[in-house]
Amino acid sequence: MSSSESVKSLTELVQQPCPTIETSKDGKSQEPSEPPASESQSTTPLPLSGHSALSIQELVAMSPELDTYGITKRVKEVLTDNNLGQRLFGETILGLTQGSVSDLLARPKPWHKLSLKGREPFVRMQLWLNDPNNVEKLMDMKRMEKKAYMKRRHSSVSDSQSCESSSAGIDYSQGASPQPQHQLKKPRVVLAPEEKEALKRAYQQKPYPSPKTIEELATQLNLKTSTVINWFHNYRSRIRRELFIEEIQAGSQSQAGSSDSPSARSSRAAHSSEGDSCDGVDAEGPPEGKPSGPEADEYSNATTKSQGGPAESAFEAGEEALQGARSSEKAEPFQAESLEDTDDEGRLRAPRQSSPPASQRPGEALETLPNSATEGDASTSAASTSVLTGESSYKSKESSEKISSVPSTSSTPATGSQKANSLQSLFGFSEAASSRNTRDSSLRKKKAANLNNIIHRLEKAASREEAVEWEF
DNA sequence: TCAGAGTCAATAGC
DNA sequence: GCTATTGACTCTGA
Repeated sequence: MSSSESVKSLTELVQQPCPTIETSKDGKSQEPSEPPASESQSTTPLPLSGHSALSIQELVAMSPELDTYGITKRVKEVLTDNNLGQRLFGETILGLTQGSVSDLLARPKPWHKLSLKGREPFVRMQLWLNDPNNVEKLMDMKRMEKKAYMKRRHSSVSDSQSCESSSAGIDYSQGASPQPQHQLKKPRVVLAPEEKEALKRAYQQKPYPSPKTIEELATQLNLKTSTVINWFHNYRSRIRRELFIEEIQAGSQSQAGSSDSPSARSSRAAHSSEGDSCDGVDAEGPPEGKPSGPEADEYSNATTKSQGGPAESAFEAGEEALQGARSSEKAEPFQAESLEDTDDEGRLRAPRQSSPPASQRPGEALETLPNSATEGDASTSAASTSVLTGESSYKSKESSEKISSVPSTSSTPATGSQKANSLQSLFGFSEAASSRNTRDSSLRKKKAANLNNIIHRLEKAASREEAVEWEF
């Protein structure tokens, strides 16, 4: 009961969009159109002051699996249909900036991949979508913003006109507050295409470069090491996201007709041949990690249809890297330390390397192999090859998480059936998929167990630097 | 300490 | 003016 109440209150809160802006309509103050500068930091635009903030967190924690792709799709439609901007929506409903909203809408991560914090915007979106009046309210706000803007504009024009006579006024106003900040601000680094290419090539060689490699890269490209580090972080993370979305899209296409419901997706994920295929989460991995087998097709679907974004090059990278690593070419200066260097810090161990972006833990990396491993020698050896070569067999964490994605749905703190029901009705969620997936997941667990064994041995071998013996 | 997740905010492109 | 991209940053967990 408490949950449904909190849900209600939340919904209500969401329904009365942004107090800040509402207040702004009265006092044509600066707030409405000034948000970017000052608002962004402390604002949680959504009327989440005090206890209500807790409510949404509770709600997020308790919420069943949401169809992030479906939600964003609908939000996009609504925004487009009503000519509402991402900025307004983001700042008033989600408490995010335009760029973040754009990113979220364009590349929603699957629910089970999201942290609690990451789920929050989706819960907000869902709540917002639940009440059609919210659209109207947002449109009202837009109108008011416009009015306020016009008012201010007029007033500022007249002000400046009056002040123009006294030039000092202008100078002071400019130098007043914004100036000092500008001086402190670092200019944004914009990497040249060649630099990006070089970094991508380096990434192909080593998605997790050692500090030494980073140094070299930075030197060669004349960049700061922090820039190189950031680039790798960002690239890995974005590659991953690209793959998430491709996975989802591929899934929804193959599910033709069936909605984008979470259940549909999670069942897809649970079906070994398909689900794991998506584990192509790792951009580069698949090419090596899954040379054959049913997933290959899907993987290729996902990869080949990449629209030339960073993911694409990463995919190509995977293939190249595989070949490149085998021939241990030294084309790139920074390739020199290639694989051995993986261990040079004692951090970048082979298993991780083998499943770069997606997998953090060695075990996870190989858990994804279940399919391939049980499907045939070729794939098994391919997997080990990828480990040996230190190349990215990207499929990894993704699949293992998918395996757990079903339980994870229910593993959310939401345990009380009443809560669950109310939430389900709130979110329009169906858990039918869960039961459907259990059989598959048990099979997969067996496979995973098998692989864990292999992984364990691999890790041992890795620690003893007996890579050569990694073939099983 | 490192990597991932999430986000901001500058900027490019339409 | 809007959206997409992306370098940088903060926070968190291992």
